[in-house]
Amino acid sequence: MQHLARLPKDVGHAIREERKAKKLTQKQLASLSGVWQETISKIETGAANAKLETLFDLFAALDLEITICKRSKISAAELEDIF
Amino acid sequence: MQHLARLPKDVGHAIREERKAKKLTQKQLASLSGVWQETISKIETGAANAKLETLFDLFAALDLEITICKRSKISAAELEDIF
DNA sequence: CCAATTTATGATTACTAAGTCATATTAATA
DNA sequence: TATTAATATGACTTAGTAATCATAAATTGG
Repeated sequence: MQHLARLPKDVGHAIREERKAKKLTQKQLASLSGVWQETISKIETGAANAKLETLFDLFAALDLEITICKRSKISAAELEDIF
Repeated sequence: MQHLARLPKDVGHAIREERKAKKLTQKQLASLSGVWQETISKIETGAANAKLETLFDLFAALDLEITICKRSKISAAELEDIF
């Protein structure tokens, strides 16, 4: 699954979905990533303007990476088919 | 051009390359994005642990977006050929 | 080379994220 | 529905980012 993010809150949504896809609780992800459960909650709900390092700690724990590229017209759904 | 980012500093590199590809100075990007030239410098050189909002301000000004997905084995170079 | 432009660095201030602990709210399940 | 587990929220402290101004260092173009 691939998540397009153009706004900060999109990142929180992606993290929540990936965490749930892996059947992890916030507390489990916290101990995997070193990021507090409370912080994860705020990031997932969009209540936080997280720092890059914090996000990458979460990405690493969830085995995620990001690609930065020109805004495309193709939808995220269509992109999925490529992968 | 597509930039894979697994570490915070990768994001700074990507921003710098995209800015240069668009032939913009840091000052020009600053006025486009609302982010200070000094801040852009720190982000590009990896000296800053930037906040999400700041990065998205820069992404928007550079017409970039990010996709979050599972870490792949395919290299960034190979990915380029698809796009 | 020199001058102009661009980028980096240093200091100060204001703001806010993250850690920390406690607890309230919500969701899941026995 | 009672109990437990999961998530959200609140307060406080610490630390570090971003804005801001000034200027140094590096780069570029003539």
